[in-house]
Amino acid sequence: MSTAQETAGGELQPWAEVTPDAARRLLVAAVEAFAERGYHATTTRDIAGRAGMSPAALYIHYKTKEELLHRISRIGHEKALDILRTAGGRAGSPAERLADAVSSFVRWHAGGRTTARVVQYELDSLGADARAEIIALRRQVDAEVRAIIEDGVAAGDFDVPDVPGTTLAVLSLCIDVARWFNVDGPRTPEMVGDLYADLVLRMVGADRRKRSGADGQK
Amino acid sequence: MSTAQETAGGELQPWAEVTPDAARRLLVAAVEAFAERGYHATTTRDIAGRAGMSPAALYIHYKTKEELLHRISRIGHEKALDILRTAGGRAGSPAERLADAVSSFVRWHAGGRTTARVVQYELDSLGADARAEIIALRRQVDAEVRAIIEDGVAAGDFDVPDVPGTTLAVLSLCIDVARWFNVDGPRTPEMVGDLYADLVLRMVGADRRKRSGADGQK
DNA sequence: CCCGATACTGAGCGAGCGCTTAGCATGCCC
DNA sequence: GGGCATGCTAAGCGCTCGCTCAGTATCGGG
Repeated sequence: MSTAQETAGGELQPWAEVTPDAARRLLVAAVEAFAERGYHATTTRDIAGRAGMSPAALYIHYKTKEELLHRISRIGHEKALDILRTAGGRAGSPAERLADAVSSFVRWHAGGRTTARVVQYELDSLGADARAEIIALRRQVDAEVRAIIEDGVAAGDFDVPDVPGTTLAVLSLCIDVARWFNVDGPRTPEMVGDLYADLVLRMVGADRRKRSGADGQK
Repeated sequence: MSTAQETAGGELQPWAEVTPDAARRLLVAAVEAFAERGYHATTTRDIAGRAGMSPAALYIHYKTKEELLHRISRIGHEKALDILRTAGGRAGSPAERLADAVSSFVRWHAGGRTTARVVQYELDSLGADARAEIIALRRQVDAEVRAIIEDGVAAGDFDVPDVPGTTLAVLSLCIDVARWFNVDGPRTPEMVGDLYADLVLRMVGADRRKRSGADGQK
């Protein structure tokens, strides 16, 4: 009970950077509550209660309820961007890099569905300034995926008539995993990641031989 | 001002079945408000105000705020199902029917983004009974798309290793259009519909000749 | 010309919201 | 061991929420 390595939902904690301990517990509680009920339907009393504290304790570590959402959203987007950059920057053919990027991005959305849901679907609840900051991060996410697709087109490996549109569709497909993925369902995050990597390679017209060789990593 | 054929957002009104007139005005106002701010962040005073009425007027036509969301969600899902059934039931090859279904489904999500947003993303705000009813409608939507894909596999036109997973991905891709589509953006609903029909045919492995012949309808 | 039904409004109730404040325990420096 | 940040709680403020209710304007039927 003292070492909180997992949430009640059972997912790994990427919140180690949040200190002190009480601030992290509040933030993790907020992620769970926002994911379950949505930002506006979550009360500060609920967040504090999940963290085992009184409602007033929240305001020692955060100025407002919105600051909690802002922090969650920024850290989450930075993590998502990091995942894509790592995959996109690795050696290998464009098809391998795209498959790697998609499968790890999808695994993050499925496995950390609680976090991903808040990050991807509560953006509108932020105020104008915070939203602008997050939108800038999203543009970097988009650029990362587009760069891989453009590499594949330039190398002649992909057949993509509309690169911006296809980039949008690929990201949309991955992000929406956070909406429908069910931890108790029949699919593991790894299975969805592999399935989606294959579907995306088909979308960009990577030929069959390249495709079957690219989705073999863990 | 008396004949309300369009909302403030400019989309066509599929709400003709809602009577009397005051009840429809309230429902249209609720759709706009829910789409802009979300269900929980919308107040009954806001809905009534948009419809040009006092807060109390809402409760003459609807028992609760939730009943409004329920009605919107049911009518919306029935419309979405109707679109898919029409496309899926037409004559033609599986590839043509799938392209037709996807492009019209996507056009509905993009063009009627206001409505589609509420229908697809406010499901969790419904109570248990209402949610169960809507989920049953969603299963019918899923079955409709899966049937077309199974037809294509049976006919040897499609190459789909995981039919349920691919069905899920195709629907997810279409539904998420309601989240990102921007009326002021560079793409019309028709353009997105055509792009997505092509991408989905690639996902199911319809061969190139069939693909280029299937997305030529309006 | 009055009647009841219908559609609506103005005022406001009880509840719960985000957030504040006064005060209490703890631990560290001197 | 006294002084004082630090981190927390109990209580509650001001406000807005979903919703209610008594009262009013309108109108078709007898």
